[in-house]
Amino acid sequence: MASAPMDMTIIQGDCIETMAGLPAKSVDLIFADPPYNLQLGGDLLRPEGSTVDAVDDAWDKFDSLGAYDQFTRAWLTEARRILKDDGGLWVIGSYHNIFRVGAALQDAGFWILNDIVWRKTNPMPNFKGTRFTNAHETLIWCAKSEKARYKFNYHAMKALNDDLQMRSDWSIPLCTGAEREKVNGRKAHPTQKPEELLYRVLLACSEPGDMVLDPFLGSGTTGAVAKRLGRRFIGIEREEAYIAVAERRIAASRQVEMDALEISRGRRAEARVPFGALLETGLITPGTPLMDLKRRWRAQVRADGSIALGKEAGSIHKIGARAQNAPSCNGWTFWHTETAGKLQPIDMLRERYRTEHLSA
Amino acid sequence: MASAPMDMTIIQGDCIETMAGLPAKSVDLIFADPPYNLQLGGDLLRPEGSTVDAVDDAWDKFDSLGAYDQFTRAWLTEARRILKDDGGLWVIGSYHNIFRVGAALQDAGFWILNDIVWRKTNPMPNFKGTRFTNAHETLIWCAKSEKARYKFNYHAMKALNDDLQMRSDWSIPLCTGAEREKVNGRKAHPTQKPEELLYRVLLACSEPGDMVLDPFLGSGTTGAVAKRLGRRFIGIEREEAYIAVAERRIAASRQVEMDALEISRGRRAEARVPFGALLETGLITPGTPLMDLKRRWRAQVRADGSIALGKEAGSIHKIGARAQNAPSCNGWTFWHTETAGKLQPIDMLRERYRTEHLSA
DNA sequence: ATCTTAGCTGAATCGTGCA
DNA sequence: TTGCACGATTCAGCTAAGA
Repeated sequence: MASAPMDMTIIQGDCIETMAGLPAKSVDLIFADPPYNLQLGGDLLRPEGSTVDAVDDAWDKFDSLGAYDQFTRAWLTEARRILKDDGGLWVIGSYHNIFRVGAALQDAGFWILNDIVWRKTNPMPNFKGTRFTNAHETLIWCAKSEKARYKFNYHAMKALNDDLQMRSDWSIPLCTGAEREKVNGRKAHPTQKPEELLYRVLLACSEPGDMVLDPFLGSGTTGAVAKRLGRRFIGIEREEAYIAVAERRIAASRQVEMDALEISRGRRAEARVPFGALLETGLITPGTPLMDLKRRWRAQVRADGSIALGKEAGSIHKIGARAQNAPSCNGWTFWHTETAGKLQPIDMLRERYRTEHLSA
Repeated sequence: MASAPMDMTIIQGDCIETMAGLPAKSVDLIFADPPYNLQLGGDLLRPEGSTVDAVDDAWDKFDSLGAYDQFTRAWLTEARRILKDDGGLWVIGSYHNIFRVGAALQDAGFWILNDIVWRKTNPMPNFKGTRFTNAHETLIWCAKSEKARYKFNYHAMKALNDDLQMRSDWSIPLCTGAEREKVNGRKAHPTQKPEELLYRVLLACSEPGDMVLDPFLGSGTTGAVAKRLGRRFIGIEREEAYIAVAERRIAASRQVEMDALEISRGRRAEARVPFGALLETGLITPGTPLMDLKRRWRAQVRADGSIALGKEAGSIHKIGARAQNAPSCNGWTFWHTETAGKLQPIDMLRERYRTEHLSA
């Protein structure tokens, strides 16, 4: 129950102006669900405030696309400014707008990491039978630049998917039933996103305590899931009516207990153990023979933690690579010791070292 | 240059120049598989040490995003000119290029009708564990303009999908095995598309006798399927080696009787539900204790869908097996939640997930 | 002949930390 | 900034060889 009210902020206002007031490099993750209906002339204002004015069809369409692009570039510019260098940006859209958004964020220097398909299990049919049932929406996940580092909880995603790598297509139902926010019995927001979708995004690309921003808050799904997962949150929304819904909803959301927020981390997060530490603690002794699983090569442990194979000596990794004539090798899993005729990877010894010497 | 029947033509040359020589409004359907501009780095190694056979061909290299955009605008301009007013344009791509292509074709006046996701049933994994498995490609289907009429064989698509409307996500395997064109035992083209994909496109958006154009012919999949379905065809390809493959392939393709259409793939088996989906939907919450029927073991659910038993964490199946010291375990029936003193297998929650979220 | 298993491969923007 | 050592990391389907 760590999340204090101060960690969950909703700001009423225009998303571009509001983001302009936030400090640079202060946000870990941005999830954006921008408007995509290009025909809503009233929704699309030129930066100087004038309304898009239709002249004839062709001109109007060009002008609408251009105005939408300008709007997209403007909010992406602010998003980029307030995003930390290792932060992530997610945008969701449909074929009406996602190609323009994707091109604009590439132009702005963002580096696409994946496009994700939200495959709706229960989409609305195409009633007229004139096209394919539009059964998905597209999300783009990107880092701040080509070389930028970014957060990705690979093992948590794998755990969430029954120990198979999480794919770029996600089958998730539409937000319906009890989860759908209602006002006077009618849906409170036309495009409320399912919490399952945001749960996956936030679990994949942020950690507890991170600052998450949603510049197009709407009914507040991102805020509700951020609170549930112990993330800090800022939501920006222009419409007072939506803010009322989101505030009520986020207030009702409950953070899960902190120790349940633990996720699978994988070996990269574990303390590094030099092979030599096994010798220093007597878990392995100089002179011990090492061999690969098929006993094709046989090396010998030396007192300084190097191993010798024929005339060559070096680290468990280097000699493993040399033996196979491979560019690299994980010596921990390649080399084995033999006990009573059974082979055991030296990684088991590293495991023992960690529990016996590093646990406390 | 031309292959057997007069209406199957392959032209060697640059696609823009060649299209410029074709008459205006002469083509019913264009299927384009342009270079993706992948921008790959160095070699990529699989975990076991082998190297991924990457697309490193010169034809996929562009100096900049701007150069790629210019190329895209140029071929789209010619495509637009030679397309009949009620013709259709399909383009396939990945996140590397598809957003630029989509924006460019909207700018050129094309009207997007659907974006289609080719969901690969057997994609290459992400070997380094750095991103989501890139498991799909995207196709854009558009008409010549907003008001243009276009061809769509709605009932053929519905029949192909067990009398359900064809959706915008198509599950189709990669082109492998006997279908994959080989030269000297090696793949003839790095990006050969599966015939199932083109079959669906051509069946949906053209009729027998229509003129189909593929400006980036490659190994000739579009031509082979066009012939099979009794469509006329023009393919354009720059590389002589690919033309040789495509000519041989198209020559071997046989037109089918139109009533002998390939049977549609049945609906997939009952959807697999990852344990993590229960968390995403709130059917179970992080921190919930799980126990076996005899309450001998007690584990705790974590936010990523793994469960923790003592110091160990992993999938419901793995931890169930570990607890009993068994080689395997069905976690769905082994683990239970407790409500008012009564134990209930988590399989009941999976059942609820299926009825509440996957039924429609 | 039939079953099992090892091996290979597919449009891929595929690492981190310290000296 | 660059260089180098450490050592993390894979799914489905087909094919050919072995049992």
